[in-house]
Amino acid sequence: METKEAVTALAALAQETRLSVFRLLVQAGPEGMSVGSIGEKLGVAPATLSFHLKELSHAGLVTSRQESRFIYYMADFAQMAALMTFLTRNCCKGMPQECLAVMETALAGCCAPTSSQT
Amino acid sequence: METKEAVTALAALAQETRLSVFRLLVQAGPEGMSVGSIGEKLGVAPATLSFHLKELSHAGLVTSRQESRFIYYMADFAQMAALMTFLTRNCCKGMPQECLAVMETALAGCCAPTSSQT
DNA sequence: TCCATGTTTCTATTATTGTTGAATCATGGA
DNA sequence: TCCATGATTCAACAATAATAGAAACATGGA
Repeated sequence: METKEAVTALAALAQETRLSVFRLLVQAGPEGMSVGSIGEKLGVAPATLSFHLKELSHAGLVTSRQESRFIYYMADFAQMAALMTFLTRNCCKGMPQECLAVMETALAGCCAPTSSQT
Repeated sequence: METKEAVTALAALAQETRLSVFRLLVQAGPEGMSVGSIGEKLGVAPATLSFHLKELSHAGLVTSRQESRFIYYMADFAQMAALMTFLTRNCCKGMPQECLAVMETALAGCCAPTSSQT
C-alpha cells in the first residue's frame, strides 16, 4: 500500500457514519449485511448510505455481493490489515521494545482466546 | 477509545501532508523532529505545517516538547495502538481464523527481527 | 533591551465533502 | 408485462477543510 491508497482508506473511515458502517460489517463477519439492514440499524437514509458504501467500496474496505434483490456488503479484512501494516511500517527504528509492547496492546482486544468473546 | 475520538484520529491521518508528517515522526522515533526540519524535509510552508501539526496534536497522535527555540514533535504510539484496537474490536465474531491470519500479516512488516530493518 | 530566528495565529480564499428528495435502475413475483 | 421493493444516481445546497501571506508571539544571544 502506498500513501495515496492509505489516505483514501483513512478518509473513508474518518467519518462517523462510515466508521459505524464499517465496524458493523466487521462485526457481521463474512456474511455481511444488506443495505436495508444497515440503514435500519444505523438510521441512515438510503441515498446517504449508498453514498457512504460507495466511498468504503472505492477505498477497498468493503466488498459486495448480490443475492436476489438484496445487496450484501462485507468488510474486507485484508485491506484493513494492509492499512495497519502501512501505518506501522518502520515504526521500530528507535524503539523496538516500546513498539512491540504497543502492538501487543493493540491486538489484545482482538482475536482473544476463543472463550472470551463477549 | 470511542467513535468520535477514532474519527478525529482517522481524519487527522486522512490527509496526505499529515500522513507524511506522522509517518516521518513514527520513523524518527522518540526523539522527534523540530517543526523546521519537518517542513524542510517535506517541503511544506510553516503556516501550513503548523496547522497540520495542530490537527495531529488535537487528535492525540503526536506530542511535543520545547527545547531552546525549537519545538520537537514526536508520534504517540499508544494512541496509534488504541486506534488499531478500536478498528479491530469484535472483529472475530464470525471468522477467528481468518482474522488471526490477517493480523499476523498486518504485523509482519513491523517489529521484524532486529536484523531486517532496511 | 534589542535583534534574529523558530513557530503559531489570523484572515481570506478556494476546494472538497456530506446530505437528501426525486428520479432512475434492477430484480423477482403475480 | 406490470407492479412492488431494494438500491443507486442525480442535482442542489450547506458545511467543513486546506492553503498560505502577513502579522504576532516566544525564546535565547549580543
